[in-house]
Amino acid sequence: MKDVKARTVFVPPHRERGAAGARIAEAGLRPTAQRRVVYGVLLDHAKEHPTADEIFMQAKAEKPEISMATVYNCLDALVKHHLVKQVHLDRAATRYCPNMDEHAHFLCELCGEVTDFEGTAKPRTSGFRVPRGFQVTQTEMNMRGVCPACAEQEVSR
Amino acid sequence: MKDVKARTVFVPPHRERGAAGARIAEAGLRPTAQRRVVYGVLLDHAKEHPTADEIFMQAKAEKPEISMATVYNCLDALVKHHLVKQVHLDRAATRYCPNMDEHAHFLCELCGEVTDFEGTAKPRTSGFRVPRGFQVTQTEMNMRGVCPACAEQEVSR
DNA sequence: ACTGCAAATTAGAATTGTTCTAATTCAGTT
DNA sequence: AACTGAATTAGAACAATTCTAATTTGCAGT
Repeated sequence: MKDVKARTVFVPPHRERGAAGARIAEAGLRPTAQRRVVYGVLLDHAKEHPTADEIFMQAKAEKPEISMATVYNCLDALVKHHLVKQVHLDRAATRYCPNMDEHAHFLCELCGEVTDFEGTAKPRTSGFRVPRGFQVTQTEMNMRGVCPACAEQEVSR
Repeated sequence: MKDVKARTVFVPPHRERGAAGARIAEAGLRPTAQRRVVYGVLLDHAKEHPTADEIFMQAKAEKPEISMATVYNCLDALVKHHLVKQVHLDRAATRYCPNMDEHAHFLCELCGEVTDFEGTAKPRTSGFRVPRGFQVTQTEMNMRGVCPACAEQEVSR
């Protein structure tokens, strides 16, 4: 074990984004530094369903030269290759979600928090009639209402 | 039958928007001229799921003084009173839909056409687990893929 | 390692969609 | 007819996204 160049030196995770890079390559995309950072940020903040702008700020902290256009380009590439979902909850900015398991999004109309609901949204099983000839490739289920925390506050007012 | 002032003269539908006005009033909103026009336009073009801008242009043809701000105000009021649904299919402008029956929206990724799919999206029956404590007031189901017309063109290429 | 080329990235401008502001008008009372 | 809060207006402001043209990068083939 001597004389081997230290090829596997410790690199802080945010300098590396190995997992993100591997997944990007698997999906058939060139795993560029920017794409790794963008996807990595998204994986780190999956619960928050960040907007393009929020992702940009995080990515910038890690790679200061990155530009907004690149963030959009990367996100679009990731979406096209099914690594990321766009979530459209209201008229505000689009949010992004790296959880590709079947799930619904819930928006609390009072506090604005977004929560994932588990479940299957297979069009045919979800109570919707898909007419003959339509090829459904993606499904998005969004709900709105009041989350438990806000519901409680409402009562005590 | 003589001497009765002609109270029920013929008025072209776009001057009247009676049906729209009645529904607006029923919903507990002041049925102003602008709201009647906006809702009327939407009812006339339900299939097209028009954007705020498209509604504005139609409304303007009927009532030239109307402003964009009013179109947005009216749409927001109609949405809040459950006469109209917002539809968020992609990053482009929000679309509006006066069909309040349970249904899903399908966006063809090739031609951009929006189609309604019938069905029920009752959260509990649609395969999603709504955690205890969440109050769901609205549900939106969006699908994307290829419509029959575009699928056919694809084949012949 | 070196070259060439397509793909990706950049900064910043441009465009589009939506919201805000302050002044005016309107609808429904009193 | 006057009052009052709600609705409407034009246009400016703001935010989100896309475009453009110049540069850099990643990778395939020497």
